[in-house]
Amino acid sequence: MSLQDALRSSGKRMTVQRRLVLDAVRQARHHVTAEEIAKRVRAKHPQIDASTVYRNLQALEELGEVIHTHLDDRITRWHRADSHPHGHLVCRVCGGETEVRPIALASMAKRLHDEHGFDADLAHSAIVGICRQCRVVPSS
Amino acid sequence: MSLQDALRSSGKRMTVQRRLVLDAVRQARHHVTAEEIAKRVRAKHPQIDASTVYRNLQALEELGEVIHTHLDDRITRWHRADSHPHGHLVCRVCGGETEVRPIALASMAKRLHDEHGFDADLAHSAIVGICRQCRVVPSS
DNA sequence: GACGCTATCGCCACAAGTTGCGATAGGCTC
DNA sequence: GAGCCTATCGCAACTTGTGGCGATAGCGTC
Repeated sequence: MSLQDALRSSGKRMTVQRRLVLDAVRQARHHVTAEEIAKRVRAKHPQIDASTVYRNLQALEELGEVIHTHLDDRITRWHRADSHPHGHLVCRVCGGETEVRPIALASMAKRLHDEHGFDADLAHSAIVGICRQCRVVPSS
Repeated sequence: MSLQDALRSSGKRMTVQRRLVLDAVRQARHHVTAEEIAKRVRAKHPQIDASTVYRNLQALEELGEVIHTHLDDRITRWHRADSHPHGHLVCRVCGGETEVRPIALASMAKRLHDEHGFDADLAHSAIVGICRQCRVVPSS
């Protein structure tokens, strides 16, 4: 379904602001915060409010154009929906971030599906833990 | 290590406020929000500030007395550290919440450990997805 | 191109949580 | 128990994000 069709069938409209937010997310190489998107958008249209950016990110997610994920801080990250899917490992000690292929998460997803009938989206929130480098050395 | 020892070895102090926050978390049956803890604490000592509650929850987590988890809203939940560990499944459609035994998550944890040397804490953040009831019925 | 319906906008206030700062008070020593 | 060091406190400002409201502007129809 094209963006035009998605807009029409959901009763949404394409505004200047929405276009700018979508372009900003698409142009970003990796995950970006709403604040970074707002900054880009305001570079050309300084009067656009932060709430407009937040609402448009939500709307674009409903349209299937962008996706948000949570790392371990309180800040939501956004990326284009057509980028390759992946999970995140975040170390609670050093804050380091590693991407993992979805296949590494599939065994648990299958088990949750089989035991609970639950379709897990393991890319939505980062998996928090302790990375190899930060693990405490035994004894000493 | 006792609480006294933990306090001493980390250079922390036991204040009236810290005691009240700890008691409030311990008395709570399940996960509670910082706001709920603040409410309990203020019942007897109304002048205690919210920031004091937040800072004490952090301090008590460093001491190993309490633990925080994230469900899919922006609100952090706290519980005593010695309660039985478990993960959470949260449905992004209906918001329903299911507890899962850690064993159901172990296969993925093992794989992440073997492939990435990463010790995952799968109880820290809820696993978001779609529950059995909310899954879209095929065709219709 | 004008008209009307209503989605969306900018603005403001609020919610959850964090941070800086001067004042207070644990807890160690004497 | 007094004195000292500094962790912690209460307060206020700030951050990230949400929600209400009157004004504006897509977009479908004529």
